[in-house]
Amino acid sequence: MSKLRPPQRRPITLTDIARGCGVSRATVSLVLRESPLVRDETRERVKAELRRQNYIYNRAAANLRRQTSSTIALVLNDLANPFFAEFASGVDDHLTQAGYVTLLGQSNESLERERRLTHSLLEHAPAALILSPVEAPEELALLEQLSSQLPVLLFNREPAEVTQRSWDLLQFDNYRGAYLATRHLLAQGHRQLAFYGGYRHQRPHRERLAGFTQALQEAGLSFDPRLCIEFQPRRTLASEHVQQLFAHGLQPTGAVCYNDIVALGLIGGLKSVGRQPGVDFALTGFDDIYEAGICTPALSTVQTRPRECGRQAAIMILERLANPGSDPACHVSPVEFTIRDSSPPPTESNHS
Amino acid sequence: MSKLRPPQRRPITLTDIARGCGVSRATVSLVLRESPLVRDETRERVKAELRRQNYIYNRAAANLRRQTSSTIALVLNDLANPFFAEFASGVDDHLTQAGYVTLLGQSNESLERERRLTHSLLEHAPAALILSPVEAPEELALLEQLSSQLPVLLFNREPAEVTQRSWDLLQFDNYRGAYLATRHLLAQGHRQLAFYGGYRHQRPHRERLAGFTQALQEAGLSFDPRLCIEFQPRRTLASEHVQQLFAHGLQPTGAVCYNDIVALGLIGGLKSVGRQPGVDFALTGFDDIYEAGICTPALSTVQTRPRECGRQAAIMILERLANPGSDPACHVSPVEFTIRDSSPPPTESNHS
DNA sequence: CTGAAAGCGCTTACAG
DNA sequence: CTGAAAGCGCTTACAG
Repeated sequence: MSKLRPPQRRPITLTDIARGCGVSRATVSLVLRESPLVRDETRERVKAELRRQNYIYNRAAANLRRQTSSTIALVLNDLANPFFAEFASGVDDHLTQAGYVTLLGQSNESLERERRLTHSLLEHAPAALILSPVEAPEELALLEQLSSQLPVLLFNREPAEVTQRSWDLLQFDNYRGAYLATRHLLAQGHRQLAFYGGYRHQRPHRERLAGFTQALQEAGLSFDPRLCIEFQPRRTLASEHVQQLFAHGLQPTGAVCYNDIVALGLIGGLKSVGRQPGVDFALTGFDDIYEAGICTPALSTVQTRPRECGRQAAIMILERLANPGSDPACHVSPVEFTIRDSSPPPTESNHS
Repeated sequence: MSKLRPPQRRPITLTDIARGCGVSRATVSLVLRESPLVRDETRERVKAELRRQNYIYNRAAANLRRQTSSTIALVLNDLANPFFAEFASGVDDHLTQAGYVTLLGQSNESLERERRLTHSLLEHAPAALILSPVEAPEELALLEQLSSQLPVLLFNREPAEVTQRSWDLLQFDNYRGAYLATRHLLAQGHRQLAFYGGYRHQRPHRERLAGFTQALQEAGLSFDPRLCIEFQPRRTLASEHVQQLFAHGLQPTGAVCYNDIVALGLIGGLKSVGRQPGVDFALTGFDDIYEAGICTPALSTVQTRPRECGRQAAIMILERLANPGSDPACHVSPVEFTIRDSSPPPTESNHS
């Protein structure tokens, strides 16, 4: 068999071009950077030689010399999740347009992977990091370390309690999302509602809970803390905590769930306690992941427009690079509520 | 307002570490690279200093000096498409594991964007390029140029006619996929089937068409070239070409579509000619994109497992880097056919 | 307007 | 076992 690939030839450098048209490397560099210092005739000769030799600029070398960077690192939980994929697509589109290249990484919800990954990405000297952090208590320490090394934009989640942020933050209008979801259920006539999933020490949880209680209050209802069921927002845990909804002799007829994953877990779990989701129990989600639209019953949920959010993230991080000294930014992305008719009115249950 | 961010301090370099513990830069470098040349006591002193100063290795500088690369470029049509997102996820997982970082880019089905993007990515000196090329005749020239600069792995599509490939190729078992789809429709009793969408000059099209005709032949049927309708595989075009199915007085009762997008377009278009997809017209897709499972009627289609495919792509490209001189590889990813009950038996139509 | 020289952060023969 | 020196491909004052 013949070897088709040409021997991996040494890449063409500035020196080759300079030699090729009898000028110095400095002059070629000036031509590349469109400097007005070079005479027209010389510029054309150099440009012709660049084309002739099929020159490729070595931006890594240039970045090293100039102490600049043309890459931005993007670390997400899981690219196969359409929510993050759309976000990544928006980020990358905008960064490309601005002349940056995206360094990609997936943490798969593992703090250890996130740690290794960010470390490995930092070795490539990105100008900044866009990170959707893992939910773990130790996350905070990692974040503080990272944000001391380069500008960091946090997307979607902020771990634990922070007083003095040193990173930018892009999150959804959690308050309004939960408020809208709660109003939806209240409009169906529900009087006894739970807030299901997540931990109160997380900022998004607190904000969603605030929207929930506000809607209750406006409806003349008071918030019963026993109906705020806290657990890590995972699908299996959401199934397993279903009994707590009906503990203390309480009979909620619906739940505002922390997010879609939790709602989907709850849909599964309700059956085990003899409830039929969408028939005698109403619930809402948050995120509008694909599954929310296609599960049975379909899930009414809060829509987050991840792609636009990605563009926004890119805009924010470029802003930060242009303006390194300014105060940490916190952008709240708007949300909408999508009704999918999975929220039945309350049934005077035969469970009581 | 106080400026919280500490002044963007100069990154720590080898020189700082060397100075910090009274050795030369060379020694620090040797420690970093786990060389056995360094005395244990010295190694520990250096390691402590590395930790103390929170040193971050500058891999770009090292790559420059060593003439190596630790990045691989990945260019896809659209990351928001779950098919590509899952593929990207598989690629990135495996590359990360192997110590590489993924440089990401989206061509959005535009040759011009693909050209600009690959050029910009090459400036970052990736070790190789994984590319899902745009469908355009001029693509071939770009590809030949790219593959003369670095190892290229083509995913999913190969443009036009090529005799001597200089890139690796990863594609699906197009022949078998189309064969299975056709057999499915034949088993329902269809005798007059069309092959719908794509261009015959594309390799995947030819292979799928071959699977189609093979299945027909095995069923004792002959292929009617008038029922091979060619057009660029886009949703709108698939809607618009629907009349051609019934031209020449032909009355096909089903169609094997080039891919899911085409099938979805056809589902839309059939209504305009008084046919009801899934009722009096049967069709199959190729790819198993999300929409195929949730559209109405649900689409029976060929499943491609994009995530596993992504891992395979990463494996192939690392193989290529380890073995630059070997002949171009061509890997065919297996497929399965997913029946979703959208393929009615033929109705003796009242159209004839 | 052009060239010689120094330097970005690293690595790697080569002396000692 | 450790250090001085050269060099990866680029940029940028500084002379001329």
